[in-house]
Amino acid sequence: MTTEQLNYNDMSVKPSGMVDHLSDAQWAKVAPLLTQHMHFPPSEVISRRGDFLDHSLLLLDGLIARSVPSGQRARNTFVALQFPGEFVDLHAFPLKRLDHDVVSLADTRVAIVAHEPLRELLNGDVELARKLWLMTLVDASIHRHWVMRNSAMRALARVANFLSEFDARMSAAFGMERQSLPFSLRQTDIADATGLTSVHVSRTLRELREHGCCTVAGGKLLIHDREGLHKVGMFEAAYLYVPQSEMAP
Amino acid sequence: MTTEQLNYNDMSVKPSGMVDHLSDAQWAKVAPLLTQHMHFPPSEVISRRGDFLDHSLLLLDGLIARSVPSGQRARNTFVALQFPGEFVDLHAFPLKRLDHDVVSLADTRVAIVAHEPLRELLNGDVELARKLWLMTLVDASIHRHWVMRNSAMRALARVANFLSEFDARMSAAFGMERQSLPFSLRQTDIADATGLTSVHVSRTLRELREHGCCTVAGGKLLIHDREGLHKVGMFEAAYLYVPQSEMAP
DNA sequence: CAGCAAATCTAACATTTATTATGATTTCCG
DNA sequence: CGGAAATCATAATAAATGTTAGATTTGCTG
Repeated sequence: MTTEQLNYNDMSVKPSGMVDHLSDAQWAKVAPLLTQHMHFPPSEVISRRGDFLDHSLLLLDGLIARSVPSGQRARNTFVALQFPGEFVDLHAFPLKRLDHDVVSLADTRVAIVAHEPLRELLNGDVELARKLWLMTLVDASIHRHWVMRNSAMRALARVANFLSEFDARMSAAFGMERQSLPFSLRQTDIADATGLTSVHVSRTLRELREHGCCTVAGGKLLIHDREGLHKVGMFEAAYLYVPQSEMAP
Repeated sequence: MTTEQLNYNDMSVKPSGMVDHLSDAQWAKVAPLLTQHMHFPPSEVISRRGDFLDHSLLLLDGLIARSVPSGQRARNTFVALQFPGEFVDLHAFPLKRLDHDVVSLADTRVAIVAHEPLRELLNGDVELARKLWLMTLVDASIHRHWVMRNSAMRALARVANFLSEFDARMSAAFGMERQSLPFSLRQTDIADATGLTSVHVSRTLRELREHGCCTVAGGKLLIHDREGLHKVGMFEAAYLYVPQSEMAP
């Protein structure tokens, strides 16, 4: 873990991604709070379940999982993933106590937002407060989709849907769709996110490969047939509430 | 469905339950917005996925499910239940568009909160706004628990955990623990909430009965051994963020 | 109270997924 | 570059859960 007091690191440019729900003017108010950055290698526990937080994180780069101890299996369950341009644990601002671990799944950079100055800022800007509220509610919408996916979809559709979501959120973070995406998840991570075993994930990825949908290999996700992948995974992106500006030409 | 313009119906007494996160003074500000009530018989669709809402509901009595079309099976998946004293779809205030149906699962009474006056109220009361934000985040915490439960717990533990949650939230609504609870869910509803088939739910309930944990029958949930039920379901209530005042003597 | 519809229970069987084990690959690090 | 440790692939087997279908009970309505 590395900490930097970055004055030179310029946050004046709004990152792509979920944070794009904010207008430029709103971003200009938030950016000055983000002077301190941190860096984590993969598989580092950034915050722990039960912690009382006086700050939240904005993910700049990399990938983060929110993880809870699993019901019966030895491993963990991921209850959420966060992509660049998203707040990781903004819910800790009203809620204080964390109900899950926060874990890096790649080389990860975050900006820290202390709650105290954030409170001051939001006290004076009702609109901005409502936007941040909204952003935590998008997380909740995604939670609901995960409940449905892991409760009611079979392995093949489940993994296809998961990878479709990964693609869509990465696309939002990049500001464009890509045919090849950086993919730092191991098969055990996909297992933790989908509620399957890693053995079954392996089988399922092979199937998707053979269907000609996509290939996961060498730290990359290759999308061969996005439409086919969406079809197999019954994927519809509405629940992600991706901001408009994002996908504009 | 029945609508009532109730001036006489007195909302000055704060209901027990989640809404108890509000102080008495805060409740006194919210209550005047709740003049209109509605009543629904069981299995009525109150709001539809995709709807743009200009109001939210506070559940006064009964039980409500938030439901989405299921991945592959013919039936639906419940992504949340709401108990008396909880807001049903307060997230529609910032989010506007609904991503799930809202369905009654019992004889249900709700109070309507129009968004427009709510906005006015919250613009002038930052603390109250933050409390309502918090209440939507408790929902999100429960979503995360549902992801874990339906992804990583076996049927027996899953149903035990579900019933434990039902008991805990009903207790919050009543302001006390009970040995016998009104239980309007059918086995198919339990199936929709846990991601199992109703046949398997039937088997599982029998097991819980034989374990001496609890019995579901005749519209009642009988808790024979709460501690045992919690143990089988690995239930810990922290994720519910039940307000303190609730469980006081 | 009869009669109907819905809900529940049960059993036999099918399918999906988990478990265990082993070897092949890849990645990481000295 | 080489060796240890992850990671991934695959197969055989076991366990959990789904599916189908019919019998039974419950609850409601006339």
